[in-house]
Amino acid sequence: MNRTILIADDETRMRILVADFLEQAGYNTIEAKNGEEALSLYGKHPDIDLLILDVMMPLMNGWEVCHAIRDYSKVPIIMLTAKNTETDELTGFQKGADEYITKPFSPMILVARVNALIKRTYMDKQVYSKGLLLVDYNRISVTVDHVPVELSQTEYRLLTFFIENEQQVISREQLLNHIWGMDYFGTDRTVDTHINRLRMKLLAAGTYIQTVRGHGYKYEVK
Amino acid sequence: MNRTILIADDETRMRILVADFLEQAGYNTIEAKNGEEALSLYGKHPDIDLLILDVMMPLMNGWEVCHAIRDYSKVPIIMLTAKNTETDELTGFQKGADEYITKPFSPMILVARVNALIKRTYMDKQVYSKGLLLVDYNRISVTVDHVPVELSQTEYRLLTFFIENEQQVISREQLLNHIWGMDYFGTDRTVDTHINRLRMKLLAAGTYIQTVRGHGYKYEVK
DNA sequence: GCCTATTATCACAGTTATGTCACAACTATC
DNA sequence: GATAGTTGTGACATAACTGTGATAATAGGC
Repeated sequence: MNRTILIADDETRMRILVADFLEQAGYNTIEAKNGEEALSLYGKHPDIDLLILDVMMPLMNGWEVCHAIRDYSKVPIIMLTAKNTETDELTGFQKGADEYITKPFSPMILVARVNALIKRTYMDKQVYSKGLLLVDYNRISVTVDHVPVELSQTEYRLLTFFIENEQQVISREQLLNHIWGMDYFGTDRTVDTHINRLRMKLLAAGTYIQTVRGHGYKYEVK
Repeated sequence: MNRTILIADDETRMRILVADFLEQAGYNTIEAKNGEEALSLYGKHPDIDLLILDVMMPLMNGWEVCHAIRDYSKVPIIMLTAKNTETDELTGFQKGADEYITKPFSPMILVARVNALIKRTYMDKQVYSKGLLLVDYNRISVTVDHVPVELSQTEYRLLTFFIENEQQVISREQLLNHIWGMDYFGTDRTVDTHINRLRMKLLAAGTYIQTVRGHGYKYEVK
């Protein structure tokens, strides 16, 4: 799938240069010649995957555009800043961008940064999030209410199995089969203990794993 | 950010002259009065951004210093050579420098060349910095909390591979494949040992490499 | 409210994964 | 070919995880 990138710069030559390189790298591009146009275009094309904003632009400068978009979107933004020393100290307002590239820059660098940022943003999004719970399958990490939680392998597999079967009642036997293996002969107590440990570690989200008396357990976010 | 330049020349007058001009141009300078001192100073100050080496120096001549530094660093080097015709043909040994300036030269020329070289080198500067850790891909150097850290090749490759895959869990098998090669059959203990050595050398930043029990390791700056 | 079946909790010992160390083999350099 | 640095490996230590039975707590039926 080709990603689409909005390039906002008032210098036509620069815009075309950047657009050319990005298109050669396989991206679709949309150009804006001032801040207002950039904002308006992004509003009309919510499928834009990344924005490159020059700081110095008429009507609205890059920071203002960045700020306005950040109010409602987490789309990745790269700022093109002047090379002077002021860029070192970012004021409170001058935040919210994902990358900063100082002019002058080589087009190769720009493309490399864009590639990296796109990858970071879109490729690695295997994340489950519901209620207080967040599971990142790439990092094999779990957080509850933004607090990292360390799970053992069995606990992690239990949790992900529950998530895959949200709202379904799962018997201890099913769990023994899926988590421990078909040929494993564990006791119900084994399951109980691991469920217990998992609930403990999940803190407030522990209540998501409910006991269904006589049948097993059920994962449900209330 | 001000760049730092090391000037190595045995003639005090020349050293001061060059240093003055460079400082007026906004650089920090460090002076060495012979080759050995130059090499030692560069070792102690891995933040030096460019070296100017006179060829004719006591203890170690400029080429020897250049050669020694090139073994482990890609830092830009300007050689000051005598004006005789021999300099036209560079022998195999007389390589590795980025610029050659023949004496006598005008200070203006020197500053211009320095500016150009600095720009050329660091415009595409590839530096990774996060938390206590700083990796300079150009120099192939690593510092932790501003303290230079010496890594072996395997350790360096491990670290950079982790950085490229920040926050991702990487299995021992993946590491063996990427760092040691597809057809390599190492044991898990090999990986563990190198991870261990890397963590040790990274001092406080060693905790950035986390063990994910049952899966491998993960690089993450907390 | 009592009884019983079911589930929760706990401590402990067995198991497994990882950390650490020493050493010999290897490499590059002089 | 001597030297210092690097590397891979196995042995062992350490830490983390796991399963189990004993016991406590609980829910639901009566």
